[in-house]
Parts: sequence; C-alpha cells; structure tokens
Amino acid sequence: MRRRLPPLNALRAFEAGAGHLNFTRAAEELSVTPTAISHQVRQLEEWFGLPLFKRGSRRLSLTEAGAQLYPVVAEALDRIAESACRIRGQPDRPTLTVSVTPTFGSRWLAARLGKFWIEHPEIDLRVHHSVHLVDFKRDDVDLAVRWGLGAWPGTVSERLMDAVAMPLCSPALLTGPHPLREPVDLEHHVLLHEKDRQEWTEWLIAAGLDDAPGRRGPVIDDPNSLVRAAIAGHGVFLGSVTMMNAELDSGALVAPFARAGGPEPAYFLVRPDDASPGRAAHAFREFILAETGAGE
DNA sequence: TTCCAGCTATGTTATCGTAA
DNA sequence: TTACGATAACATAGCTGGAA
Repeated sequence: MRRRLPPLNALRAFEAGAGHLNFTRAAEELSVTPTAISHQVRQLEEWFGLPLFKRGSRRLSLTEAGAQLYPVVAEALDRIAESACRIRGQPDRPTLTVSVTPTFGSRWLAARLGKFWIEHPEIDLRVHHSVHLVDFKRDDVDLAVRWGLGAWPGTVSERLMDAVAMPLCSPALLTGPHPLREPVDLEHHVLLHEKDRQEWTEWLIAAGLDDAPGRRGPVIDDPNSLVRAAIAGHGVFLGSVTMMNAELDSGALVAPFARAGGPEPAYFLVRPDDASPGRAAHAFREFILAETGAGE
C-alpha cells in the first residue's frame, strides 16, 4: 500500500524546531537559515491542516498536535540514523553528557551506573564532575545533577532526594580533650572543605558562629578522600546524611549535632528550560527518578 | 539514450513587526 | 537595542517530459 507521508524534509525541520523550541537554533543544527526552518514548518502545518507550533513573542511552544507528533518523529529519525550508521558500518551511539557534583557522582551515581549501562547499552554516557552551575548553551552538557534549592534561572529542576548538609566526623571526636557536643566546640577542630564549596560559611553563620579565617581547614578535591580523612579523625566535614548513610550506619561516622533550621537543600536533576530532552536524556531522567524514588 | 526547456522544491538575503 | 519569527523577492539545483 502506498504510504501517505508528510514531506520528510519538513519533518526533519519540525523535529529540530520542536527539540530546541527555537527556529534559530534548529537552523544551526541543520546548517540552514531560520527562514528555511520557518518555510518547512509552515509547509508541514499546511499538509496537516493545523498548527504544530504556538508562536509567542520570542518564544515557541508546541500545540497539542505538535506535542503528539514530536516524540514519534524524533524516535523515527533516531531509528533511521541508527540504522543508516549500522548499514554503513559506523555504529553511532547517541551521546549523553551529564554533569554531577563530585559527591553525588562518586558516592551515589557510580554505584548505580552499571544498571543504566545494562538497560541502555546503546547510549554513550559521559559523566563530568563539577559543582559549578552549568551553562547549557555554552557547555556541552545535556543534563546536570546539582545540590541546592533548585531555583536556577533558565532551567527546569526536578527534586531527586533531600540532602541537608550536617557536620560529620569520626566518633573519636566525641571524646578526648575537646569533645564535640555543641557547634561552638568546632573551634577546637579542623574543618575539612570540599573544593569550590561554601557550605561551611553558610552553616557556621546559620549556627550563629563566625566563619573566621583561622577556622579554615584543608581543601580536598576528591570527596572520597575527604570522607576518609574524617573517618581517620583528622577533622569535621559537611556532608549529607543521604550520601553518607553507609558510614553512619556502620558507625564509622557520626553526626554530633542536631540539624539546624533554615532552608532544606536537595539534589536536583537540572535541564535547560528551552529544549525538550532527547531520547537519551529522557532515558537517563527515567532511570534516575526511578532509582531515587523521586518519580513515584 | 541524451539533451534541453520549463517547472518545482528548497534555500538565501533583506526587511518588517513585536516584545523583552 | 536586541532577539526572534514572518514575509517578499529572488537564486539555484534537481526533476520531468518531450524531441531528436
């Protein structure tokens, strides 16, 4: 039976436009001008006899029909691309770059990545460690996991898990000449800092203490080294109970103080608010929401 | 089978309107 | 002022069909 298909070039332009929700960036992706995208999309809308995009001022969004069409077209084009690469003998796996905080990456994600690889062997996953905010336009990053309150402009944040930072240390520091009983006792102990993190400053101020320069301790890049230093009794670090539950359960680490009040930070899955996630990003989102229980 | 004129699809630049 | 999409006019490559 002869297929009644919409113009395929127009579908390609629509898919790029819907993916970016921006004709200019869609045009960059396809190496044409925005006008060409506009022409193609208009042609497709005429073929369907209804609009696929809502044209707002400086902002595009999909109509119901467009939202219905997009995942189908995106998957079809992905499958064509994969098949074409296989036929040409050039397996082209979709690449997904995820930026995570070092603690989240080493303490939580690393132990679960194997499951993702088994479920999605077709995805070439790259994990970068950073605590800095991601510029999705500039950095080559599809998704990020960040610690904080989740209010980052230009992004969509989905809460993954609570991660209130508390002072954690070896139980050995609860005894000795300067036992850790109250926050003020911290002045007799070394504060271990994670690179590029300011949590100690915020925590000390919230606890009504000075963040005196003399209180600053060593800055350690690797979160695992930081934890080992604390377990060895070399100082106190700020860590989330969620990330350290194994050490807390085993008694290697203890939380000497009750949690202070104030905002409750968490880990968030972050993506740009001006683009729909691709198939690989969608798969990772489903995976991480399921693993953290955030999707339930 | 090849050549060629006309048609069509697809793209460009220039320009305009709109709103942040 | 800037960013973005729409429109008009035009250019070009490829397709189609008829003639040799």
